[in-house]
Amino acid sequence: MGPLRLHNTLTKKIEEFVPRDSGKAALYVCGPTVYDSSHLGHMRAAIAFDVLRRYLEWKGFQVMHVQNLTDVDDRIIQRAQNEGVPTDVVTERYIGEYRQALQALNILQPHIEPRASRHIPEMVEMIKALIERGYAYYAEGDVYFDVTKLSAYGKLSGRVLEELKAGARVEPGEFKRHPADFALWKRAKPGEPNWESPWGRGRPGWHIECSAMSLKYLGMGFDIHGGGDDLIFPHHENEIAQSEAYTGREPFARYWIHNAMVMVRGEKMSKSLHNYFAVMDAMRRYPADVIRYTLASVHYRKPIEVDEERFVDAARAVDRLRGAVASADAVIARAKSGIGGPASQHLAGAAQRARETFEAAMDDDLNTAGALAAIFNLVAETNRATDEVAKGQSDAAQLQPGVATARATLKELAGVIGLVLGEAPVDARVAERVRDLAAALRREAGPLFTDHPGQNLDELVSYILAGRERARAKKDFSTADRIRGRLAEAGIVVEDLPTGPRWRVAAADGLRPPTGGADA
RNA sequence: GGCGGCGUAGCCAAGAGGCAAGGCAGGGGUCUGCAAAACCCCCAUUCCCCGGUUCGAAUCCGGGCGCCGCCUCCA
Repeated sequence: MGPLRLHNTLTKKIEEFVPRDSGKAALYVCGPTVYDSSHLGHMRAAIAFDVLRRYLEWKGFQVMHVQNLTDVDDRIIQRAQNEGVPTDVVTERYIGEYRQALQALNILQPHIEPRASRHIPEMVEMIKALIERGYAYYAEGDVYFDVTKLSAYGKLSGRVLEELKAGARVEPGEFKRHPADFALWKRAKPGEPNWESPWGRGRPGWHIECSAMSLKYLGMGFDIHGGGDDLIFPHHENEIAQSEAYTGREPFARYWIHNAMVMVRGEKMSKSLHNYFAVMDAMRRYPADVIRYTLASVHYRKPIEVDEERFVDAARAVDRLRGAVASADAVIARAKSGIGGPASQHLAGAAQRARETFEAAMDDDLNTAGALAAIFNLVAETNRATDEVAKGQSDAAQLQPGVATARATLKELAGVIGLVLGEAPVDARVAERVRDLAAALRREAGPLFTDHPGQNLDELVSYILAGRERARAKKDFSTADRIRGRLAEAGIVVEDLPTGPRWRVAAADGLRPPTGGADA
């Protein structure tokens, strides 16, 4: 297969990915400032780079993934002061939430998650060197980077210093020589966290942390630097300026990858616009696969509009994916051993084609939409095969090897996108509703339900279904249909197959949540 | 105003010179006690508009129109 090609913001072109060290990929991603709960926008970034990482690994690269956590920041200080607690109470809380969200969404943990507050000495060293080399200057307890000293300033974002001069604003209390100069070090204000430095007590500016930490863990000229496209200017521009001035070399990073924003009703999702979907809110309503599918269904460099309908569509699509895996499982369970045959070979061939199409799409700047199409084509092939077995037109044993291959390929390729395609994780409320339903049915329809229902969801549903089968055996279809309807209300979908009833937790339908979506 | 991007069926979305992937929704059929799922068939002569280049354009060029992001903290 061909090489991976990625869009590089630095050149605005799609380029072949050639790492600094053959076979390895050093990846640095800008993480969140932990001053508040994360929203879907943060997850889009995390997921975009999780897919990149998984794909690099799938292609055989040995990936070193570093993602920072910004825990020194004005908004954190402000929040802590509002709550009357130390800043680390605030940062610990939101770091915890963030990690929990990542884990829930099946996002691989970065190998290193450096925090700004723990890398002050590294930043101080860098700032000292920048002053010595004439790229930074001291003013009234602050230290600023002098953008006029670097002819290449603006190369990432396409900014021109002259134009920046007009637009940039200087806050009162700042002592910049040029409006586009940015703070490397800020003198301490009363009541703020601060550290000792050659310039007096203070704290680092925002941009310097990513330079210091990426250089520390990945070294100059590392492979990929990523983040949201709203970070291109000024954050990433400034990182480049500092790092290249500091080392006297370029490039700081070889490829700059930026994900586009999540939109709500035509506007960027953000805290300040109050139009965000809190991650935990979305997670309560939709399984991780559904959220990941939604975000993967659009190319990472294109803004994605999210609304309720979109998640519902995604939930149905995920159900189709899961259904194919379940049908394959049924065939595999039925055939003790596979003897194979032409149909089996045909399916195995389809799996191979899907793999190739998938890879070609992903190689093309991570075209996840195209990659999903390849997966769905294999789903259709798999369903055709399992459908024949279900209808008795084909022998399970003769299809078994191909079905097993297709199933494994489905899981593997979907796994690169981060989709699990397992049983939907059980919402606690679903289990609760099913338990209530079992109890209610026992009361209402005694003869059908005599023994004790079990405890876990599996046992409870089996118990209800067994009672329903007794009704069906007596041709009491109105009772059977009523039970099926009530299970659906509880979030369980029942399908009567020739081999008996099959059930699954609904991915979306029947799970209309009480909480609202966007709060705007 | 400067920089960047987007506009493809009812909705979502790939495709970037060779004749429109995929998902959701919809219509018809098979299967089913009924449903659901699955399967089969149908669903864009056309890709915001107008010119141009070409044997050939959704794809390239020119000009419009509409929308979005960044230029301030932001994933």
